[in-house]
Amino acid sequence: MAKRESNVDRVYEALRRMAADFAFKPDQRINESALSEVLGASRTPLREALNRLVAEGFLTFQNNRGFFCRPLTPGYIMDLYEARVAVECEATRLACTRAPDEDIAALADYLNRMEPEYESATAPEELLAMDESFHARLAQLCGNSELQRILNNLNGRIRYIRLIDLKRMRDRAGGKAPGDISAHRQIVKGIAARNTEAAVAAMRSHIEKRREEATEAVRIAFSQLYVPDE
Amino acid sequence: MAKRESNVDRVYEALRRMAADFAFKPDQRINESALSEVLGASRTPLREALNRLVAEGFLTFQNNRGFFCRPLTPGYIMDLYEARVAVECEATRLACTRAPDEDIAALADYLNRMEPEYESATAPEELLAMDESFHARLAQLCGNSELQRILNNLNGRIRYIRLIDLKRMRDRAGGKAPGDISAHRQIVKGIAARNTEAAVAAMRSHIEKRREEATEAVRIAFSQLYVPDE
DNA sequence: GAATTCGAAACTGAATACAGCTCTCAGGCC
DNA sequence: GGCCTGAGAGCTGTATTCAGTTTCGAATTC
Repeated sequence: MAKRESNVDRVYEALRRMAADFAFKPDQRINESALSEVLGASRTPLREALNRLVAEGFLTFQNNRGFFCRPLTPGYIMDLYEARVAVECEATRLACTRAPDEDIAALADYLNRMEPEYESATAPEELLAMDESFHARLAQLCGNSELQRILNNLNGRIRYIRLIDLKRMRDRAGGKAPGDISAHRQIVKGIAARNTEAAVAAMRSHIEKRREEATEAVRIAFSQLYVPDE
Repeated sequence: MAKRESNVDRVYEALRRMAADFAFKPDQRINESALSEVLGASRTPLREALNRLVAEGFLTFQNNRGFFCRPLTPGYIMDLYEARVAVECEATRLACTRAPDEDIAALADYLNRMEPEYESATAPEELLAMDESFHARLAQLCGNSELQRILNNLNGRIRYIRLIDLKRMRDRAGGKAPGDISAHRQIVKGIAARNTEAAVAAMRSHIEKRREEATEAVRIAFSQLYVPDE
């Protein structure tokens, strides 16, 4: 019955994606029976996966009332962006201090190789994937798996809003989403020069620029989530 | 059957405490049936609680092999301390920027009121509780609930080692554990003066001072955990 | 004596069953 | 009309059950 890849893991992955994409509307109550049918598993593994997601902040839980989607408010999103600043700036600082030269060079290389894709990509999903990938690699540089873990969690919860933000930028710029590759370059440059203050400042301003748009992005998110269709 | 206070919550709290105190030895496999009897609940709610703790990093999980206690290594503890630096320094920075004067004053007040207790306390457990309480209050000042959440999680996982560190300091100082109250005062002073750089620097050095002893503390932890009996 | 294989015991994985709580809505009351 | 009430349906909480996997030791072989 139990296979190599557990049912809970499969259910968990599916649910994490659904929660990240707000397939459940903010504050929506989650019906376990219905969901277990959709996912093709019984309530027992489903509830185990739901409990993990509660611990990760994707869902909330009320006794005898069950699981709910996390709320979506500007304040919540701002908090997530600020937490990202905390984690990524410290990761940058640590990378400046102790990342091996060759790993830094590899990251710079990665940026160079990705540039064509970055410049040609139009789909916000692609851009976001590349952006997240860069930030994840940078976090790897610092060699601290806790910071990586926290960042991964924050990114999952903020992804939906970042996607909206990218779409918004694309629409404003007239069909072309602006890659942040120059900002990324500046950060890597700072790290390569072991110039901690410069690298951290670049990272901070890079993230905070997006944070300022959180309120507007949440407004758009709501209109997308609750407009009847399309 | 289901009461006001759920069984899962009760089991979860008990397990969190056990995991924090390394009632399970590092890497030890956890027997669900035995544990469910000890805790007076069936395996279903137990597993739900265990899953939460996996998501929080207190335990690990392997398919078809069950739950294990998290490992305990110097590197892991250093990572936790570094993550604390990230979170608490940013919390300090935000507090400097936007905490209301009266809240800062309240924290300073709290420090004054606690001073006698701080000076007279000898039990490391008490000292640690007061120290954690101060840091939690400071994190509240920044008004970011994500940073508070992350800090709470990190503190839970690092507590055991911090306790050992305090005991070690007490033993060295000859029966009296040194309160860090002066360091705390300096941080609050920086915040009250809205001197961001000073406050953050004070916080950073306050935490990093402890981090440097992590390796030694882990060594002691191991000897305590594996010595036959006291 | 060491390595290997096989089988039983112990354990985990997941479905099911049912008890108890919550929510809804019809009906009665003010 | 608005508000309370209570029964019923639906949902959650948890124990139990059994299938499938891992583990461990004894018997066997080299």
